[in-house]
Amino acid sequence: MIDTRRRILDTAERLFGEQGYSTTSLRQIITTAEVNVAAVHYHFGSKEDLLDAIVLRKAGPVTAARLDLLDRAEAAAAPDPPCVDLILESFLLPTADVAQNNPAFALLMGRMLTEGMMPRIVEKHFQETAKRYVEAFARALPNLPREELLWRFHFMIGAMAHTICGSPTLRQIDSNCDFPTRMRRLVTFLAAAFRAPAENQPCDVR
Amino acid sequence: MIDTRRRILDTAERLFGEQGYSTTSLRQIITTAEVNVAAVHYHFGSKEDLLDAIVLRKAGPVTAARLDLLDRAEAAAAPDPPCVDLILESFLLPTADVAQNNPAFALLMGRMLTEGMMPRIVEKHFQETAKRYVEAFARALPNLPREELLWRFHFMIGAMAHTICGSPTLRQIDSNCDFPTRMRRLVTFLAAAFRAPAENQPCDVR
DNA sequence: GTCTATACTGAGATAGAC
DNA sequence: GTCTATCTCAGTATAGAC
Repeated sequence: MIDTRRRILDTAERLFGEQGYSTTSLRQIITTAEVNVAAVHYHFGSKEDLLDAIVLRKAGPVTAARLDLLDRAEAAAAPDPPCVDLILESFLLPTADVAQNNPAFALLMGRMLTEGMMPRIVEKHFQETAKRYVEAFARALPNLPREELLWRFHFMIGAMAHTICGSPTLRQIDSNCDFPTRMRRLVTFLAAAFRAPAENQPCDVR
Repeated sequence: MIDTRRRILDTAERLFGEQGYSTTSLRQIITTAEVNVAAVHYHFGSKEDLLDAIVLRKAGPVTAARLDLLDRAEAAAAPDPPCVDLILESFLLPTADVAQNNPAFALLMGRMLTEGMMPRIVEKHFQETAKRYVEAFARALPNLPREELLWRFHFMIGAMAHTICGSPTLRQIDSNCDFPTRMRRLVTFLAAAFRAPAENQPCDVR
C-alpha cells in the first residue's frame, strides 16, 4: 500500500498518546495499522525514530504558530517589548490548540517534555524556540537577572508540560478541563510569577 | 543471604534514578546486586512492585517532614493561616533535602510524578498530602475560587517535578544548581503566582 | 522501492527442584 | 528462601518476493 507510512504514523501517534511510549509495542502498532512488522523499520529505522517522525510532523506547525504570534505581539508593542502576558500566550496557546484537536498527541508531547528518556528529540525540536523566548522575556523583564530568568523559563516548561499531560492530582476538578481554558489560567498564573521580583531585587513593572 | 532484599532495593533505586525505569532491566539490577533473577520476583512480585517498594521507603520521611513543617507554620501563625510562602516552603524544602542527599532518587521521583505510566503509585503516596495542602492554600487565599486553586496546585506540581528532574532546557544555566537554591527560586516564583488574582477577581493579600 | 517472512537477542515472568 | 529452566513477548536485523 502507498499509505503504509502514514498509517503507521497515525496509529502510533494515537497509541503512544493513549498508552505511553514504552508501554506501546511495535507489534501492537503494526497489528492495529494492519501492516507488517518490518514496515516500521523500513520506513523509520527504529521505534525511537518513529517517535521522532511523529513529533516532527506536529512540532513544525506549533513552532510556526508560536513564532508568528510572538512576531505580532512584538510588532504591535514596538518599540517597547510586549508584556509577559502576551509572550506567554504566544507560547502556550498554540499548544492548547493542538491539544484540543488531538488529545492523544497532546499527552505524548507533554510526556516527552518530562520523560527523561528522549532528551535528544525534545532538544532538537524545542531548543531554538526556547532561546528566542528567553530573549523575549529578557526584554520584557530587564531587571530580572539572567540566571533567575532561565530558571523561571524552566519552571514554566514544567507547569506547561504537566498541564498538558492531565495527571492524577486533579481528579477533583470536575469542570472546564478544555485546554484553552487551562492555558488561560496558566497564563495568569505564570505572568504573576515571572513578574515577581527576584529575591533582594527591585520590583519590575511590565 | 538475609540482606538480599535490601541490596536489590538499593541497587534498583540507584539504577532507576540514573537510567530511568523502563531503560533499566531487572537483569542489570540483579547482576549489579549479585543476586538471582528470581529473587526480585520472590521479594517484590514484579518490576513495578519493586519500584513501589523503593518509593515507599523514601516517601514516608518526605511526607512526614512536609506535614511537620506545615504544622509548625500553622501553629506559629495561629489563629491566622500561614502565608503562601511558608506553605510552599514546607512542601518544597523536604523534597530538596532528599534530592540533595540522593540525586539519583530525586530523578526517579521527579520522573514518577510526570511519567504517566505509574499513576497508581503516585496517587497512593501523594494524594492524601495533596488534600491537606489544598486546604492550607485555601485558607491562605480565601478569595481564590476553589477550582482556580486546584489548577494552581496542579501547575505547582508540574513546576516542582520538572525542577527536580533537571532537564534539557537549562543547559545554559551554569552555576547554583544545588537543589535548595533551586527550590528557593521556585518558592519566590510560585508564591507570586498563587497570589495572583483570578481573572476578573479581586486581589488577595496574604 | 515496498513489503513479507522469519530468525535473533534480550526482556519480564513463572513453575518447580532443592 | 533460593536457584534453574523455561515461557512469552518485546525490539531488531536481514534475505528475498513482488
